[in-house]
Amino acid sequence: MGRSGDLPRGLLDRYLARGDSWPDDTGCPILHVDMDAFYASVELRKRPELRERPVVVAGGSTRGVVLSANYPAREFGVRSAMPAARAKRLCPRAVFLPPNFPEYREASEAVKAIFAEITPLVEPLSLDEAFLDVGGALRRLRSTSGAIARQIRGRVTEELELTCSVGVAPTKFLAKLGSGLAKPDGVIVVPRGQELRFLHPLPVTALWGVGKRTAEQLRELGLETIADVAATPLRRLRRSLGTATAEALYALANGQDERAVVPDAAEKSIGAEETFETDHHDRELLKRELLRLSERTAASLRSREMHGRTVSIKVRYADFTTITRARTLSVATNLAREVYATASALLDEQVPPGAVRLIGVRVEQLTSEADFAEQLTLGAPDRGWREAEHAADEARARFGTAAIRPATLLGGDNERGNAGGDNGRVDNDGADNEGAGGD
DNA sequence: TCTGGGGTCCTTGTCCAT
DNA sequence: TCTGATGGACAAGGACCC
Repeated sequence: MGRSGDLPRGLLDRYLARGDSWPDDTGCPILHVDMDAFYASVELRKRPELRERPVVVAGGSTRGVVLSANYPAREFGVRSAMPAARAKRLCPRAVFLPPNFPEYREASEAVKAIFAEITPLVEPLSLDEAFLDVGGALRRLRSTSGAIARQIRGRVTEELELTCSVGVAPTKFLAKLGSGLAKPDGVIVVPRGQELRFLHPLPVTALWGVGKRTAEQLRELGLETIADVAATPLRRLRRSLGTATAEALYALANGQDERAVVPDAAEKSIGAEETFETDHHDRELLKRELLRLSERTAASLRSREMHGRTVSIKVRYADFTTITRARTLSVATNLAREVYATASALLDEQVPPGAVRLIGVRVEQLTSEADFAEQLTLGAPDRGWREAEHAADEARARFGTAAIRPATLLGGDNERGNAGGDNGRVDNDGADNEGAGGD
């Protein structure tokens, strides 16, 4: 999570589980498991000779950011989400590696397989972290939450040569805080009954949902710690932060978090976006990029057997101002040509000219294949394009992603200077980047 | 310092139907 | 028929998460 560095470590010693000294874990069914420097650690399994050296996994383009850094690199101040160029200045000796998402996904699946042997109640948050509800497993395995945490960590280290940190707590929020504070390679148990004692000394930035802006607003109210937030009348918080944010933060600050661990939560949108190596004014080039992104997004929808009704585009200008424009279709789709037609019309009709650094396509209001079939029987026109694009999916699966592509995307020169171009690109094929996790 | 990419959720504003 | 209140759907944008 990357914010544990802000927190008063000394205060937390009493919650750290070490050797035989374990805090009371009765009534703590929630585990949050967070892999340590995940992407970098997966790379180091292949190249153990780099283990003592600073290693940074960063996006390939000149505008890339750090996705993961091992602990030797962090000693130089390198952090995830930092521009790679800055990381290079901070630590010129570091080994910079390009990301390999298929491999990270494979490692992530192996970790999840270990979780699945313990409990079916696993809620993955990203490739490198998940919540587990071990309430049922405690009875079945006649074990304790702490013992299960120890077992998971042992198996992850022995079987996968990776390390992870675990938070054990009565609620999701506290478990997540715990794993962040336990890093690297540790366990924190927040005993039931001690929630507020654990929580209240921490700074407001430790609250889920408090980023830079909200922290600033809280500071303007004179609130520095979670105890301050808990002691502030809800009315006052509502006036500054709005109803939803105020109520959520107030509840968390008072140790209230009723959220259950939910396996297999449905996705709400799917999309793809790309930042250019250099800014572009050329509308035709922007449209070709929209076509490529529409293809990726539609293929991603089809692979999940989903359709979406709202197509939105995102354009970020050179000065970083960002606009989004959306249009809702009468019938849901997962066809690239329909996604592209809508995206392209939005670009033509609603996006002012200017130097563009990023462009993206997203499809929202998702429905399952079954719901879509129902729409079709209610009279929506089926189109031969469905079969055509499904056939293209099969060809790509057999012969690679470059096997089938629209004629407008042929000819590599058009793609030069484009972060998503095929020249030298590690093709992650779709919505692959699962965030700067790797903490 | 100069900011990726894939997402979710919330607030605010507008349009439209009742 | 016109007007205002209300509420839902939708769109845009901001903030946040990993």
